[in-house]
Amino acid sequence: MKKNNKKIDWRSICPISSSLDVLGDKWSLLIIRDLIIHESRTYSQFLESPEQIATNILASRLNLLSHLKLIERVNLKSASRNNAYQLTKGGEALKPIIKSLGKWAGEHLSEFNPNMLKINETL
Amino acid sequence: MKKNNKKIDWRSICPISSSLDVLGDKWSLLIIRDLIIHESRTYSQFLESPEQIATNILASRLNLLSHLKLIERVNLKSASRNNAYQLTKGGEALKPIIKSLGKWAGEHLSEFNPNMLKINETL
DNA sequence: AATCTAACTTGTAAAATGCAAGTTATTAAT
DNA sequence: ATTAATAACTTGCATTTTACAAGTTAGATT
Repeated sequence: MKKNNKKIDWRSICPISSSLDVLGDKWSLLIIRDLIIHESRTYSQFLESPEQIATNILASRLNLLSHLKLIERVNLKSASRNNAYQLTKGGEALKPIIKSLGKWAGEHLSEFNPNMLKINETL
Repeated sequence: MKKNNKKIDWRSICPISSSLDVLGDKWSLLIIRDLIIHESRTYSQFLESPEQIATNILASRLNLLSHLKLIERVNLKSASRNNAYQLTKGGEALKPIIKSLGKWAGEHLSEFNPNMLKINETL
């Protein structure tokens, strides 16, 4: 039997806190970012991103994001090989938030990460 | 000599990734949230929030956020006792992003955290 | 001057992450 | 049809981060 370990620890009834209960880590929003930029991505394409996520972390995050219905397979019925992921409506709704985060970073973190690219408002 | 361990590991030149390099965890944005709601907070007031952050984590996050100039002491010159923290301009700039996150959670996570409060657009 | 307590720090256990290697099931090649 | 190649994971273990309890310190209060 496949392990489907998706019990989420909700720390409070606060929606901001709840958003961080699921997205508050260094990788989940980068997966969403890749799907914003590329529309769809396979497991091995995610591994090509410059931040170099570990394979086990990628697999567990893809699972969690799928369970939360923020991403889904392009081909809902077929096998996983060459079956890329894409954003659902819920995932798409994160687009403006992630773009704002990028804009914010360009405006307030370049002092600390001088190599960082500046982003325009439309990504 | 006080340990001032603030070397940040920038994983890439991507601004979205860079924002997560500093804010991508379960606690940093909750500290910002508390300062959005209350204007200013002392160390022990942060500990009263329902999510129950550990004291060592709180101290290290307050340090990092101060170093990044996202928060500062209300009294820049006086000692730390009863000297609350508040948002800087850079921290204030996160307000709309955090509000959007709360709104997003209310719309897309209530299925998974049924106790979660719905938030109105103006927090 | 003595006491109190807010603001931390420290030590250690538990959990999450990172890394290398291994497994499995499609797809492609012969 | 059989074999080979490889995408999509999984596993085991080392390292790092987080969590919890307890201790320390210096400025405020009595």
